[in-house]
Amino acid sequence: MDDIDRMLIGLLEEDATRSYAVLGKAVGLSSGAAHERVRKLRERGVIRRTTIEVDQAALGRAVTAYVLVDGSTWMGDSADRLAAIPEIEEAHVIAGPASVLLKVRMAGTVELQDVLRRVFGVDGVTGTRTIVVLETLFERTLK
Amino acid sequence: MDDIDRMLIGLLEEDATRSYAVLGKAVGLSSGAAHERVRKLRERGVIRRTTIEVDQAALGRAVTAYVLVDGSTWMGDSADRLAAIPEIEEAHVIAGPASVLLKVRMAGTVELQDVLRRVFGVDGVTGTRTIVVLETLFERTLK
DNA sequence: GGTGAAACGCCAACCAT
DNA sequence: ATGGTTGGCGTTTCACC
Repeated sequence: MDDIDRMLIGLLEEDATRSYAVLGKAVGLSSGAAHERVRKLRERGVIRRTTIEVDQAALGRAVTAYVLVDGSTWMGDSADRLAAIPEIEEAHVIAGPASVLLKVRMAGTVELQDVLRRVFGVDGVTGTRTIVVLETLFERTLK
Repeated sequence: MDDIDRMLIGLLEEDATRSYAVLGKAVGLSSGAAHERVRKLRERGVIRRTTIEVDQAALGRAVTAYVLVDGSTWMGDSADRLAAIPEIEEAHVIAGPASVLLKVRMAGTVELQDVLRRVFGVDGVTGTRTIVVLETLFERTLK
């Protein structure tokens, strides 16, 4: 993992359709060498996969919210139950004012209410506090 | 935006390296037609870009935290000042117990302290409450 | 909008340096 | 790690439907 690897990752985060010829030129290597480095980054799991970034609002998910979940038991074991709720995009065990923090996305506030109902249905959940996002200033990939 | 478009988006989220021939076969279209649909989805901004998913821990960002920021003024105007802090991955204006919610990632708790210092340096910031992530149960793309 | 085929360009694999 | 070469596949475009 040197600076060239980091440059390659940055370039691919910006645009994963770039050819190895272009990548190589950008970092001062041949296309073959660039290709080999990227292959190893994938192999080692540093690059997990190549994917697309989708405008969620265009898909009808206009509302984003964060939900602080309080639990009476260790909630780490409830990961599967939470994962079964499709509107949950992220779930983290946290240190602080709750047990788990969820990021959820759905069409509107009516659907948000329904998501909260399902979260309450997970074993051990004793309460939730919801933070509704009014405007996303930015969501980006780190350099 | 019909079901075929949604299927194409789902397939590309899973693996954006799939060929148009494969995509077409999966949704029951020719490769040319699949190509045309994806081109239009990009043109309309539904697909923002194709990118890679990176293991942040492998890049030395082992600690994730959420920071609730209190402000004395309308913080939406501070987006540029916040964006200048590279460790901030997301920034949202929220309804609830603070003005802004940040998602931050960095090497360790020492660096977290330094990020908080810089957040305090942004005009209008009167306080912060930090939620440290102990374990990420999942971070995924929505179906 | 979709089809099918043809032309082009890029990737992947090789090897000698 | 380079640079040249080759084969094969995917992308892109086109006339046609």
